[in-house]
Amino acid sequence: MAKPLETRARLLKTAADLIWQSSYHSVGVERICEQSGTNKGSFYHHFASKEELALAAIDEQWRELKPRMDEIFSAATPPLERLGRYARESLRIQTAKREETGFVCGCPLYALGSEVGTQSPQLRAKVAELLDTRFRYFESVVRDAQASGEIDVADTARTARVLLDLVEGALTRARITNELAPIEDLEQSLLLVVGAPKAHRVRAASARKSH
Amino acid sequence: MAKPLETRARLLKTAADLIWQSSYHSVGVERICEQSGTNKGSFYHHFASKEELALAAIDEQWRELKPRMDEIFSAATPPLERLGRYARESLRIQTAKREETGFVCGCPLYALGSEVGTQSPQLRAKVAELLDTRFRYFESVVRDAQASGEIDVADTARTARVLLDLVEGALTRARITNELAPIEDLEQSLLLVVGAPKAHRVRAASARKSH
DNA sequence: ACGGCACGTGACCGATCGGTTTAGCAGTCC
DNA sequence: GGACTGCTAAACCGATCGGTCACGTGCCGT
Repeated sequence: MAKPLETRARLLKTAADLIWQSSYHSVGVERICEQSGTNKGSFYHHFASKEELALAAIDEQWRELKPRMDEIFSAATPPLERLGRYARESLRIQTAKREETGFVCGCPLYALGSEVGTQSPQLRAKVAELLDTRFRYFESVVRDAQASGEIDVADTARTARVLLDLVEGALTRARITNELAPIEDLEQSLLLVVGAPKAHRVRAASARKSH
Repeated sequence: MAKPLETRARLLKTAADLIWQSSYHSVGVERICEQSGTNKGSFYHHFASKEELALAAIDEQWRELKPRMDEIFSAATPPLERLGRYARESLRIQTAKREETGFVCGCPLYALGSEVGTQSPQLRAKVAELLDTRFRYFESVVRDAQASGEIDVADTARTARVLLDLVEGALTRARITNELAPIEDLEQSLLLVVGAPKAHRVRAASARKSH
């Protein structure tokens, strides 16, 4: 008999992976079970429904990502550099996922939320909640950059919203076109939006190339 | 016996509507048929598969939308005003759809493309093609605005990309949160990105309120 | 040593999936 | 009037869907 928590963790990981790379409705409980080496009975011992599994899976996915986000958006890092790090980390993640699956998969939250938004209030609420958490990272970046004089924007909240919308729009476009280009462009695009001085933009670009 | 072309058209319209407001996988052929008052046999007389129906449906949806897009993005309209008109038309469409369904449904192309992108090469290609068409409207807006001196950007193509990514990101967020706010903010956000003079932004805002 | 309980197993359920088949109806050309 | 064509009607297909159930199995406290 496998360790109890191992089974649950395996199901969460497998579900998050499969749903991310295909979609919620096109991946059945059956397939999640066989891919993770579990029996259906065991599945329904740990989760009351497929929906509850998905809820737990994206929660767990965020729990795993959070430390990296905290580091990338560390207050010890200059605000605009945080954006660059975030863009590069996104590219890293997407590249890795593509190597594993053959597909650029975009943002798992947006893909799931967009698919089930009108059908599962619970999943929609959970996705919205996690997106709001993500928004706060961008909010603090813009506020810090404004306070330090690196940028000059009229409305920090709106600017942060624009940044996140842009990120998610680009990630989704990457998924739809199955191309990394939108994510490769992300750093420059983010800096363009906050109106960073041209010198900073060029510096960031050449720094990336020399890596 | 119903008119032959009417049946096909009814199926296309119903499919586009249902898939938009729920999702591709959660809408069955059965439901599309009963909702449009068609029999399954008739369905498979007109379409070889559900996938082919979806392909034809988004094509038809675009065929219907195109005249409005051409008018909104008319070269006779000042470039930045085109963005405003586009944002307001988007809000109008989303508001109408919400009244009909109770949900903010976002962009049908992005919702569909994001869902089936990794599973149906044909649908993904078609969505990507239509998105590229949409991109060209924004490209010409930015170029025209740059030529007339209304804005000053370093890279018109990138700026146009950012605008469209922002639009789609906001529309998808509207779908996920089931709120119109992201779309209500769209006009101001677009103008913020192209760095329109503050006077223009304020003018646009007050003009909208007074309507 | 034993009873309870957490967990795993795999057969099974009705419903629905996308898709097929056969028959029949309405018009139309000969 | 009969053959042909375009279309619709409705029963039907195997597969798969999310979910259930009865039953083992092994670990635990007592």
